[in-house]
Order: sequence, then C-alpha cells, then structure tokens
Amino acid sequence: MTDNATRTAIIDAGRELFGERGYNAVTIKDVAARAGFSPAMVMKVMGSKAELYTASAPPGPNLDDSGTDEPVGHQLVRRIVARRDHGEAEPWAMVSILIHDAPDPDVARATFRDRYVSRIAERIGDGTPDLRRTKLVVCTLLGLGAGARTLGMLGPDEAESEELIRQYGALVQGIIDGV
Amino acid sequence: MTDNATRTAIIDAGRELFGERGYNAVTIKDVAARAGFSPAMVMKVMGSKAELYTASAPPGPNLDDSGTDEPVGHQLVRRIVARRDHGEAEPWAMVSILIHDAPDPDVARATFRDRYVSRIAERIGDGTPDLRRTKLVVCTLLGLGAGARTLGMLGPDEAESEELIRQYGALVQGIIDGV
DNA sequence: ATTATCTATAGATCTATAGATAATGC
DNA sequence: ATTATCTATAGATCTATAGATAATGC
Repeated sequence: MTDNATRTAIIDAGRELFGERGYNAVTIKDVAARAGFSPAMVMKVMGSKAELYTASAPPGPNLDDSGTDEPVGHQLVRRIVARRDHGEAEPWAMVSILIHDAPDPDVARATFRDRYVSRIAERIGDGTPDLRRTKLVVCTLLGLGAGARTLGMLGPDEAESEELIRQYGALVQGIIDGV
Repeated sequence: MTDNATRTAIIDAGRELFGERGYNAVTIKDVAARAGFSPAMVMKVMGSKAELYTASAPPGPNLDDSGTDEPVGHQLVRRIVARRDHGEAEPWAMVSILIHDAPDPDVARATFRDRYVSRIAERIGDGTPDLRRTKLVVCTLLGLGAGARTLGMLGPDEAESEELIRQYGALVQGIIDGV
C-alpha cells in the first residue's frame, strides 16, 4: 500500500488544479509537479487520471452561517461577491465546466447535483418533496457565478459589492420566501 | 482563393460541433467529417483550429418577439424551456463552456459578453449606462441554462413547462421591471 | 525483503504541413 | 495553368506501463 500522505497530497493538488481549469486542461504532469512527485507516482497511486478526478471532486459549497442575522439569500450571494472581490476561484462558476469536461459527465452531473442541491435544501430549509425552491436558488447562484466570473460581467469596478448583494440577494431571498 | 461554399460548409459544421461540445472535445477530423471534406482541407481553408473556432462563434440569442403579448422575462424563459422540452442544445448552457475551453478565453469572453449583453439590453429596453438590469437578466438566464441542462435539474419530468415559465419568468421580469 | 519513487518509453491522438492528384477554366 | 482537394506523415503532447533504484523495516 502506498503512503497515505502521498495520496492526500496528490488528491489535494488534483482538487486545486481541476477546480481551476477543469479536467482536460490539467495533465498528470501538472498534478505531479504541484504535489511534488513524478507523473508515474501519481498514476501508480491513483490508477488513472479519471480515478484521480473522481477522488478530487470538490466538497460542495461551504454554508456555515456563523453569527449573522442576514437573510440566507443575501448570505449566499455575499460569499460569491466576496470571492470576486478577493480574486479567488469561484466554485459556482466551475460546476458547469467540471461536469462538461469530466471523463464521465453523467457521473459528475449526478455527484454535483446531489451535493449542491442537498446542501442548499438543508440551508434554506426546503422540505418540499420536489425541492423546487432549492433548484431555483441553485440556478440563480450558478448564474451569478457564471455571469460575474466566466463572462466577466459585474466586475468589482462596475458593480459595488453591497449594492450587488442587496439586489441579487433580494432576488434569491425572494425564491426562498416563495415568490 | 478557396471555394466560398466549402468555407461556409466548414464553418457551419464547426459551429454545430463546437456549440455542442466546446473547443477541445471537437477535432479537425470531426469538423471535416461533418462538412464532408478531409482534415487537410479544413486546415487549408481555415488556417488553424483556433481561427476556425473564431469564425464559428455562435450568433447569440435569438430574441425575435413575433406576435405575443407575454412579458419579455417570460418570453426569454419560454425559449429555454422549449429547447429543454424538445431536447435541443441550449446556448445559454454552453456559454461558460465555450469561453473556458476557448484557445483564447479573454477574446471569447469579450465576444460573448458584447453579443449577449447588447442584445438583451436592446430587447428589454435597458437604457442605463451601466446596464445593470441587463447583466442581472443575463445571469439568471445563464443560471437556468446551466441548472436545467448541464446539471440536469428541472427536467421535463420534474418541472412542468408552464409552471416553470411562470415562476422563473416572473423572477426575470422582476429584474426588468426594477425589483 | 518490502515499500516508495523514479526514469524511460510505448502507444495513442491530435494539429499542421508537404507534396501529389484531380477538376476546372482559358 | 490554376484551383480544389486528398494522402501521407512529421512533430508535439499526453496517459499509462515496465522496469530500475533508493529508502525503510525487520
């Protein structure tokens, strides 16, 4: 059996790189370099690039609501705007790319759907069987991620943070409150 | 000079294939096969794969409003839902993928932004200098495309068409009307 | 002895190009 | 003669594997 620390380092490197660039744009060589091993080591430990990808799937959105009385809709938007302001990678913008680019898109789709939908449902307290409101909220957040980051609309220069949070947050909160 | 019909056939094939699969997943061989020529012919006529891609950029959303008194927001959503119901490709879902996968993402981003933003601005009659409402509308439509098609939420089985148009359409129309 | 890791490379795939051949116009 | 198109292939890149070497534990 291979070293567990090695395995973890490789998966962490994979998660970072895949999460920024998708599947095909990242090579085994890239992951190996970031993890500090040879490409052969990555292959030996993970078996194949596809298995590395599966093991490197992102954990889903962080929805910790520590000490704020802000409505959930605004909180969700605030996180996205904060990442924009700090130039950090935007998971909501990468979801589509990670699914489309995956070695098995059907599997990736199901993984993301389950992860994102269930977490948001729990967060907004959606108890309906069809989770309609949750799905609509996920759509609007995917849209904000794609629009603000992938398309580069609503940059920090053109859309002031608090104003954007207020406006788009109200939209998301409207869905949560049942339109 | 090469035959113009040949060039058109190649670009049409490119537009179809890139529009379904993005840049990297489509090979010159694929485009050549669909257009009915050899790969070498495609290269000779277009120069490079990147130039073919640029020439194959999709035209942007069709926003023809022939004879309906439905609000614009609902119309925009209706088109997306109709494509879902007919199993057609969804341009709004491909935008992110086409940008991310492009040989020059910055150029692709600017192209898409200009095309989509200006058309929607015109359609919804947004005359404000920052086009804030337009950008928010684009976000929500990108989100619906990604959510319904790339993530496979809101399939025809789980979200009835008219109900979805009513609900998400109202959301989009709310932005147009100024929240 | 066994485990961890590396070097070297086979085999597949893809873009791009060189050079040959077929079709067309004068 | 020129234009349109093809065959063949060079060169680059990538995953995956085979086999060698270095480190570790007994």
